[in-house]
Amino acid sequence: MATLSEENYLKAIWKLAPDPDAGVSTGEIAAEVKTSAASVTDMLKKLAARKLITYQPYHGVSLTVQGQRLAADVVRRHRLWEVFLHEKLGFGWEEVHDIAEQLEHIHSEALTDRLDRFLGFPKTDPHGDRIPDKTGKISGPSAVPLSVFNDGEYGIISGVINHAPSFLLFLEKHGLKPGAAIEMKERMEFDDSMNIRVNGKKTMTLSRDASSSILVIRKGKKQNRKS
Amino acid sequence: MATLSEENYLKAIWKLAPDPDAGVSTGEIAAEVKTSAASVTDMLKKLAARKLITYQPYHGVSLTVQGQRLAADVVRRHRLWEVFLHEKLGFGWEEVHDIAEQLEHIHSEALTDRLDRFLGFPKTDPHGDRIPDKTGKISGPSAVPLSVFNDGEYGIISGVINHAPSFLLFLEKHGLKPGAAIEMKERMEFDDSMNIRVNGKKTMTLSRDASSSILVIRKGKKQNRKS
DNA sequence: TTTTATTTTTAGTCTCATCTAAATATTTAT
DNA sequence: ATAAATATTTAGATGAGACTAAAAATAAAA
Repeated sequence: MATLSEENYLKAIWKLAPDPDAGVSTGEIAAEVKTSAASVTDMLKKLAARKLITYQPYHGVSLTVQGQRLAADVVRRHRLWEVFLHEKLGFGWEEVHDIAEQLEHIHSEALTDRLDRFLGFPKTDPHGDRIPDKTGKISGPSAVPLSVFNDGEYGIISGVINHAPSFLLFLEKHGLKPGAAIEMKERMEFDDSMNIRVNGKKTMTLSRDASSSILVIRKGKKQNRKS
Repeated sequence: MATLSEENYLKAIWKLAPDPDAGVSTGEIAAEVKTSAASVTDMLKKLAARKLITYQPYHGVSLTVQGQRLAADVVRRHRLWEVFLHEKLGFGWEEVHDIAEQLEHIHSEALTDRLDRFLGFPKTDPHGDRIPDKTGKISGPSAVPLSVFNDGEYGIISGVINHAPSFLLFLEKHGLKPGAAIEMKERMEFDDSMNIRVNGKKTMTLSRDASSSILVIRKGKKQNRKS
């Protein structure tokens, strides 16, 4: 059984590169877990000794199948608890992350399974992130950042990348939640901001930073009447 | 904020002597947290430095008001989670303890409060133990071990002292759960076992060990018809 | 292709919570 | 009341996990 710290490192690596092949650098991990590069090196050695990652000094790491499994378990627990906090206890979606950060380290397979059932086997958490199943697999349609949309494209918000509470409150205020329909009207060349229509109603402007933090499932492209 | 270990020690002291006056010995604590007496001494010094206990070397410790508060918080969280696990997730009352042992260390006042509300502000956990309120206070009628009952006395089971799963399963099997009505028919002098009637129906025999682990709220004494 | 800059690793400390063995206090028994 | 038994505390060590400062390796720039 992995310690709390080990789990946090595994989760960080998973987040940076869920696939067992892609490599992640020491620095990226340090930034993700908010610690020094030296501490990361220490931990990487330990995880490598436990065969949870493959580690080539100076050339980054990647998860082994076993490490991937453990990391996905942590993420699964995290997201299930987020659903619980939001749906059952009524927490706002910007509040659930920090508490789930603690709950994700509770070790009890029976608890995770029963929680999953109690929640009705949810597919995504309140932010739209997909919940790995018992085997660590993630299913469902994959999403792209809204920032890649071309003029006239439309789709459904499936999640967000940036989980900062202030950003989430901004989204909340404008109805930009998972499930909302988005139509990308027009992109401004000079600053990459875009005009969008939300749920067929109000239109608004999103900065490049905002649009690249919103994940959307492509649904098609509205024909331009002028063409 | 107390660490996980500190919380476990505070909880242990609370369990052995909830009142701030009564003293608890190093050895008792060592047995309760399953560690060596030397380790206990180390921790007692730390807790004393933090003014959570008053510690007189060689003469035991007691909780300060502040320590009592923290300990009661841990117990409150533990018992609320037990209710959640039993009532919402369907765990058996003999399974909930170990999981709650982990959940009790989640720090979030908002979470505890909302959980409390979600559960309908329960007064007791599945074992019948009373749940401290937000201020650390415990209310409700106090109970005595069934073993002190005299012939003809009757009462209501309110909880158990021994939480061993095997004992809980034994109680479960005989309907000896919190809320059950018990009448003590007759005590056997030679081994302190007793014959009891459960919920006005079946009668059975309890050993001294069993009857002293069952807590009962006194309701009165049935008049002996022969007298 | 050297030099410079950046990233990563090593070396040496620190705190927390634990341990064992030895020393000291306290309690119990003779 | 003194000796024996028991309980508690001190001393010294260990393993996690983190840190800073210095050394080494890699990447970028001239």
